Amino acid sequence: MTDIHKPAERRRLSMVDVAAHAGVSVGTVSNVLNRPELVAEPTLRRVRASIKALGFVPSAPARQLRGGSGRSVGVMVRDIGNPFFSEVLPGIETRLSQEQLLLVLCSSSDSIEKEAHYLQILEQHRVPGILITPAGQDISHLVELRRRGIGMVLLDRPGADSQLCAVAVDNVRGGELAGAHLLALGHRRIAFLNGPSIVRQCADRREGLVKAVRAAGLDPGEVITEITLPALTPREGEAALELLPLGKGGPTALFCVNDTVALGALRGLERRGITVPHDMAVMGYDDVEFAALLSPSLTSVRQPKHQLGQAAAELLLTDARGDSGHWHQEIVFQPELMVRASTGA
Amino acid sequence: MTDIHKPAERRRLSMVDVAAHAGVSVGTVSNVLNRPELVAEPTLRRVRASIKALGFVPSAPARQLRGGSGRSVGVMVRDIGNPFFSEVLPGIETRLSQEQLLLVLCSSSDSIEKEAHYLQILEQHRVPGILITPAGQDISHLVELRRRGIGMVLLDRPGADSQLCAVAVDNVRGGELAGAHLLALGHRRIAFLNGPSIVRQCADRREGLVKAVRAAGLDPGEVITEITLPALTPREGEAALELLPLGKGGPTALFCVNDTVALGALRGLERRGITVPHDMAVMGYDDVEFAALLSPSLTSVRQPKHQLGQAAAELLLTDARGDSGHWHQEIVFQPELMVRASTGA
DNA sequence: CGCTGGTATTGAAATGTTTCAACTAGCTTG
DNA sequence: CAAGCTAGTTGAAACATTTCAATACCAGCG
Repeated sequence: MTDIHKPAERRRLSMVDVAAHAGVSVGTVSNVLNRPELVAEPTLRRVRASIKALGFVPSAPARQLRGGSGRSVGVMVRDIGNPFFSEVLPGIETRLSQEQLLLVLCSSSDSIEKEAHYLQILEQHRVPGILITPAGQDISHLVELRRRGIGMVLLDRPGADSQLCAVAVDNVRGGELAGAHLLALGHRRIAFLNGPSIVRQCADRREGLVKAVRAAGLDPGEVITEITLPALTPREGEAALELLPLGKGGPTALFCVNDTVALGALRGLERRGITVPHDMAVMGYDDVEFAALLSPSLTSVRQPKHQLGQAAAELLLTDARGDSGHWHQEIVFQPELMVRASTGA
Repeated sequence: MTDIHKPAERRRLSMVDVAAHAGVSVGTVSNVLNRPELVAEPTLRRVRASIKALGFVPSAPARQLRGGSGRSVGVMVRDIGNPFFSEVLPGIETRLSQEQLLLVLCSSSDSIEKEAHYLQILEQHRVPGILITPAGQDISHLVELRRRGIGMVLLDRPGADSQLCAVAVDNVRGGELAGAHLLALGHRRIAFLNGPSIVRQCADRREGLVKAVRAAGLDPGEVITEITLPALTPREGEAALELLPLGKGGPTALFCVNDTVALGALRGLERRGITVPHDMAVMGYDDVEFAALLSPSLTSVRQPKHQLGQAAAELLLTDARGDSGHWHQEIVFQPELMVRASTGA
């Protein structure tokens, strides 16, 4: 037994080993890797052969130590499980992978502490930039990080006072589109299943809806019945129906702040034998992937999620590069109304 | 103009600066950070004060250079957009964040080249481990990486010949559950909308279905009509209906390999005026979040996605730690049948 | 007073790169 | 043939940490 010993703890290979194997100096190996045009053809071949033969893999940390900031950017979302983010992420990934950047995914789970902790680790890692949907209202800590040289772009939230770059969709306009659509169909009593108004997106969509009603020369107070849900889930969407007078004189249309909420509402209406869109028109928001596939298919307000992600990544790239001439840019996308069966196409 | 000059390119602070500020050596600063119990109380306070005052943030790359492998693990999925992965990811994230590990998200987009490229970068970054749903059949490159000291766990795929750790759900059993359910309801002509059989999951579910039919003493060749879809999307699911004899003598039940496919099938059936479940029973697989919310609600086979992610992360942790005594462990979860309206509850 | 043991701190080596000034060898040119 | 040029290569410093042997100081003890 005693003569069985572990295989000698092989030290990881470094450029020194490659240099020795190829009979050149480390500087040359580095040149082969980074500026091959400086190296003579035969040497180039020899060194590359050695790299292959030994299975050498350069160390990113060592590179970064010398070179400054690294090649992975942070992406902080509030909840990875949310389908909205899963549809935004591909856009981000696409753009980042083009730049050979790694995507470090952090989920704050809506906790300020967790967010702060992740931010700290990201700073330690010397990431060149961070893409974030902040958990809280206050973004001063983000401005501070930006000041310390980390690129920073707000995702799906307007950049308060243009202190930071931001990418968002115009939620007021989206609410307006939805409202105008329902009014054009003749609805005069609209129930609005909204989320808590501290959530910026909810407040904005509401504002848009009100605007549309006013533009039609009507009184928002009479037309809109707003119900505030504690959470934006199907369950809450269904439960909210309890609070509505569903018979004669009740609302003829339902605007849900979210497709997920709309899902629950649809289910609840079906249970009660209320047919959509005949007895009640229903609208959602976000146009998530399955919205078009429900029966009845759901009228919704589309957000260009893939583009949103791509634009955010793009903006982060320029912010992280620190090009002077670049200041707090804000990109606002326009939402698009998708009319489908649930409002009577 | 000429007297306006950039603020002197502030060099990032290092432990040297902190040491100078606190009047101690760098070694002591390092001790304060890593082994505070070795440092005398007053010194500790003084150094900590300096760190705070200067706003010093230690450099992860430098740490890693000295210390060996880093604190971020790679997670490679085939497609971030896939709702299946978005439901697995939270499980992974939860576990990793407990260990203070960063999650580096890579999407191979089903391209072997892109996967290889990402793997290369991850190796350069000296990640301690990688969680991966491989794009291709061949996993020898993964075994090789494992041999070079990178923890490796297969996600949602059995570890071929136990060469690697793996976490998966028993797809054969899942197919069997689905088949048995439909047979118990009296269906004797079942259409199976499957994906390409090179995809392991598809082949396994098929095997389960066949097994169930045999177990009922019937001939799979007669009972099952299999249609192979080029891609697992709603569009293809709907298109597949064209290939089925839908009238009298045609199948009375539809087993879709995927909820997404089932979605398309449901839509197609509705268009054709075929009512579910009366004229045709429909089943999906995965039990994604909205399956229960479709109308009719979709019978499906649930996979414990959150647990799957958590278990995978757990396994990766032990594999990466390189505890000897740990070899190619394989965790297989059991799927669960969720009976709903689409098969006539 | 010299030793021992213990605690707190230090200084320097080591980690794996990149970069750059300096050097060499081989040519061309006047 | 000396001087100058070019292309290719080298060696060492720098990057920010960790670790560890060495040192300094002090108290207690024989």
